Amino acid sequence: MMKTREKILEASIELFTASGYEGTSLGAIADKVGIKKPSLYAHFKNKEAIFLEAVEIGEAGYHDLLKRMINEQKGTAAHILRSLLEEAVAAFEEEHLLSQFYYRFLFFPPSGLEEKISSITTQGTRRLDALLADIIERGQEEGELTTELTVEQILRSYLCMLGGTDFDIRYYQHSSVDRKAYLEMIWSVFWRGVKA
Amino acid sequence: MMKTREKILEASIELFTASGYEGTSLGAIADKVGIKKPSLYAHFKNKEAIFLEAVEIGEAGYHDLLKRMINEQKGTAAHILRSLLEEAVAAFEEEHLLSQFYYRFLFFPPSGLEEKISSITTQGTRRLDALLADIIERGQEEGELTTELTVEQILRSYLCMLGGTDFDIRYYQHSSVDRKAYLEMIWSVFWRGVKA
DNA sequence: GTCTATACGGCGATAGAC
DNA sequence: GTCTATCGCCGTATAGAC
Repeated sequence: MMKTREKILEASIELFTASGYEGTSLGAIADKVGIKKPSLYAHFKNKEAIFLEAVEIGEAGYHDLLKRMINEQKGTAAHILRSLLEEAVAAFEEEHLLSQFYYRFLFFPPSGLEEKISSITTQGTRRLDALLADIIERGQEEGELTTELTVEQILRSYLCMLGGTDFDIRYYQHSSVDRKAYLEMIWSVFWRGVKA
Repeated sequence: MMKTREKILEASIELFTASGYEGTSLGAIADKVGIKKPSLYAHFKNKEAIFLEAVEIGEAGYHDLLKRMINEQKGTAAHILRSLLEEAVAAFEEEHLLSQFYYRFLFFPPSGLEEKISSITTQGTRRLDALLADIIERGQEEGELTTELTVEQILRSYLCMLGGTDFDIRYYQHSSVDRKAYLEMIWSVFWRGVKA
């Protein structure tokens, strides 16, 4: 059985993701949890405290998901980068709650909470960059990736491709573009750009 | 002298961009315009009507900006694509109101208005794709761009790079990454991938 | 077209009983 | 820890004078 406090946070993440900070009322959160509005105050000081703790949990979950994905990949650097792209995009589509929550409040934080949010999110990013940089470096050493480019060039391009793909998939979500074909197109150009 | 109606829309775009739909009150809009709250109802039926007309104006402005940029570029396809990337990113940074407004409500529309918004925004996208496809096709005919890739492959990769760059620049906005150096890194990998 | 006055509901938040 | 009751405020929206 889940504790009320956790249920509040879970419900909050869903509602904040769907309707934003100002668009989500404490009444809606209480309804979703199955308690009355004032009971929320037994667990949190106020709405802002609920939100900020939800952001912490969302941030940790998002970065853990990516970290686990990176560490699960086996094989050549090329294969790792290729399947990571595929899995990350698939995860963002299926388990899209986390990434939606994460990006919503990273890019469009509620007025007044900008700094508190960015201080939570900036921590996790660098660790992931370091993991990927290792993979790229190994790919260069083993002769799969060109050494005419620096590790940072390849890393930034890869991250740009990841971000752009996520971006485009949201953008074209109501269009006819097939995800598998789309990824193949994007990857083939990237791979021509970085292969040895 | 600007008409009140236009001033309302201009103020609305700024406030909606900064604080979202639910986070922007009619009182705040009226204050910014310099009138009293009930006077808004002489020009618009309700808040939703103000917002939807703001979205129409924002969409048109955003796509016009991009279209004008594309048409202004001269020279080889490579040069056009390169400087378009640079200009688009610069415009998104300086004149970032339009792109922020556009993406905020494309990706995170207020509850209940999802379909109305997407029906406004989907129109303009295809025209821009067609303009870029022409440039890419010409680049292939003139031997600058590889013919081992299809026009669509190159187009999607280019758009992914644009989207990813915009994404990353917001993402790393508080970090130390220099924009010029960043664009050079991204472009060099893309160019290796698509050159003949 | 703009104003003052006001209606009405929902909001975040608190008091206090159980 | 949860509830009922309630507070004060601010939200959208309307009525009606000028």
